[in-house]
Amino acid sequence: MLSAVKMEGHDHADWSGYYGDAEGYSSFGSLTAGGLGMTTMGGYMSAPPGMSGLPGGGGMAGSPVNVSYMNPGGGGVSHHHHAVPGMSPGTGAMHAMGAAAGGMMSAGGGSTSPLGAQSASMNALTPYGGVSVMSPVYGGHQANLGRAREPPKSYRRSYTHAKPPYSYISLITMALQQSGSKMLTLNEIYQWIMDLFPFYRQNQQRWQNSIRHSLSFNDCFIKVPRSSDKPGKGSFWALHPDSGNMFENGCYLRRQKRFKCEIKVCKEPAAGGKPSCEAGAVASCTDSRGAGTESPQVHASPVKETKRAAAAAASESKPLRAHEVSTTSPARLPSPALQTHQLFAHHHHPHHHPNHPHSVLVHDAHTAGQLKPEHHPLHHHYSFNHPFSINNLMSEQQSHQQHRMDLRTYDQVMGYGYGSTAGSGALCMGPKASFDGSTPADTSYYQGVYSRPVMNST
DNA sequence: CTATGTTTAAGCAGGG
DNA sequence: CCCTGCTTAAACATAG
Repeated sequence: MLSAVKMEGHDHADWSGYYGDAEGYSSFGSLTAGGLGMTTMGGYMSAPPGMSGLPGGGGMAGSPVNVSYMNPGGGGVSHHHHAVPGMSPGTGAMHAMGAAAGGMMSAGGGSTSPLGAQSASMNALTPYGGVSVMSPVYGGHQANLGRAREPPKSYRRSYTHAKPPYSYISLITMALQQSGSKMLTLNEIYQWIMDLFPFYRQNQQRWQNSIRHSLSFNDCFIKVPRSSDKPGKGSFWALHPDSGNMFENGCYLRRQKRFKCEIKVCKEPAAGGKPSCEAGAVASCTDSRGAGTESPQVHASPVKETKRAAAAAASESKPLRAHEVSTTSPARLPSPALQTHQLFAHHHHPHHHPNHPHSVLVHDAHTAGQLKPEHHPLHHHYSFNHPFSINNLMSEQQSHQQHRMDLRTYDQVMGYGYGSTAGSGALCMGPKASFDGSTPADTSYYQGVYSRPVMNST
């Protein structure tokens, strides 16, 4: 069915319409444009709008989102109660923006200091910030439909129904990145996603299966065993330290290349001692596309061994069982800092030209080692920020988290993305959503939602 | 049992 | 056309 995300550009018109009516969502008004907005767009704009031409309407520049969605108190607030400490709704105030201003703060937190991450970083306190706490959003309009599907067909479904333009991997990554501890349990990941994207309040079985699959299947995610103190069901999931900026382009639509790690860490005993493990275990992580990068130093961190080892090739090798990281304590996360910045910080590298692929690596010296410099052949222009960049989300989100007030959900955030018809959408994607109408089956599911990042090259 | 995790496999789309 | 990334579906396996 639907394949990945893809949405080709198109009629924004339609979308605009949606918005118009959108029930409610309309409020994009204020927003924080500042930081992110700019950021984001900045680079992007340049991009040729191949797509549909963006109308300029709204102004991308700043328009963002905002919204006030929250209903404090009320009702719907947390449906889930997981551990989050949530605060109570209402609190706040709105300062949310501050953060934005900083512009990526995001990174900030994490990057700053590793540990800091936890402590310092923004509030991060909980493993998952408190996002969940609020999720009012959806409440309003769609909420009722709590159920999923219904035949909406109509357009007016707001974007809420629209599938977010992020791949599951992106979503997971975002969730992980934004969490204070940089690691989350499966369930927390689910919650984060649902809180932020109403779309995922539907058909949970379906997408959650996909999430699980993504976690297990992709080497970029590692399982961190729960320390004893926290009882609970599954383990924590974190980003592989070397996964680097998988979405360096800032666009979480599709990774340039997949992070693959060959190493097999044979955890100690190598349970069963599978031949596959090489003692030395050098970790070479590569991306699929091109050359692999070997990481010289893998942090001590135990990398998960290759999940599907040779998958295609050698069929016989059986998977070792040791996936988990030997982490001892969660405390030691896989360098949070590292990833963090990689992801968030958009390196400022001015986009390297496609021609110079290598240029980049240099920039990030720090990360240099591990990141994979590769540079995708593909990414032509996209550079760092993207409308869909998590930065946008994150920023906003974080801010909210911090303040825990209104979290803006995807809609909101995206508001400018899509919504604005204007522009932003155009930048990265063209909205097309077919949501709905088309799918007989489910509803809002629209197949593709994303558009490609600016690449219109083709 | 259910929540988690792993895997395999099919199909689609983007891109070279 | 082929390779790669992603999404789904599903069968299993395991842990709480």
